[in-house]
Amino acid sequence: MSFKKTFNTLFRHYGPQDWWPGDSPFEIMVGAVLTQNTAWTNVEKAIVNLLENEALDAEVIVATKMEQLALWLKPSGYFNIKAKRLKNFCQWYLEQGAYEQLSTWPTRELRQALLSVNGVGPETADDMLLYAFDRPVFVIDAYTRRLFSRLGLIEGSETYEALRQSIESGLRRESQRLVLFNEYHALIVRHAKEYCKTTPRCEACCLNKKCKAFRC
DNA sequence: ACCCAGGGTCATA
DNA sequence: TATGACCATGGG
Repeated sequence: MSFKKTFNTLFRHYGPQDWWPGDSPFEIMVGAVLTQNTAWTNVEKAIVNLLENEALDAEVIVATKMEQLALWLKPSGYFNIKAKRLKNFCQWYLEQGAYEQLSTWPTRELRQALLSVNGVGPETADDMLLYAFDRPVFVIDAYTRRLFSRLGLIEGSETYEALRQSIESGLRRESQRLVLFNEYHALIVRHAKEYCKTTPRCEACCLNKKCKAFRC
């Protein structure tokens, strides 16, 4: 079993996922903040609220009062904290010259800069790098950690950065790493949504050969 | 009535 | 560096 074989199994089973669900890089970045520890169905409702109020825009968000923004974000949970994080992020985003400027930065520096924004942690930053900026970084979320540790590919308690290095180097020989990383994270989330609804009680939910139909 | 979700920050030891 | 509290809605 390897990271690559696991990917092949998932891809064979589910096919291309066409991620991230969002129509623009900015929408993807907003979604990345809003989905922190939150079900995507709730995030969608918040994004619809922003769209209906013509507020899916960095300048509008910065100009919007905290109470108003929190009201729109309400369905996504943690709405007070997310209102702060979103305004904070948008402020920084505009200061740096928005997407046009940021997209010219080298990946390493862009990542460091994203991480320096309050409210943007490692996974949120990597979501943005991979799905909004098309950079080949491997995103690690709770599902990824759970799946790989059940498969015995990782120990499970590694730091985010250690895991990322280990997984990315495990796939170093792959051409098309951007496409691979894009699909891989999406496939893991798809698999989790489809078969892991009862986790963490479902101990056998994995890609083991014994687990033929991807069942728990 | 619980459990959990595509995390991150901050205070403490 | 490593835990723990906290944030909060909506679906199962």
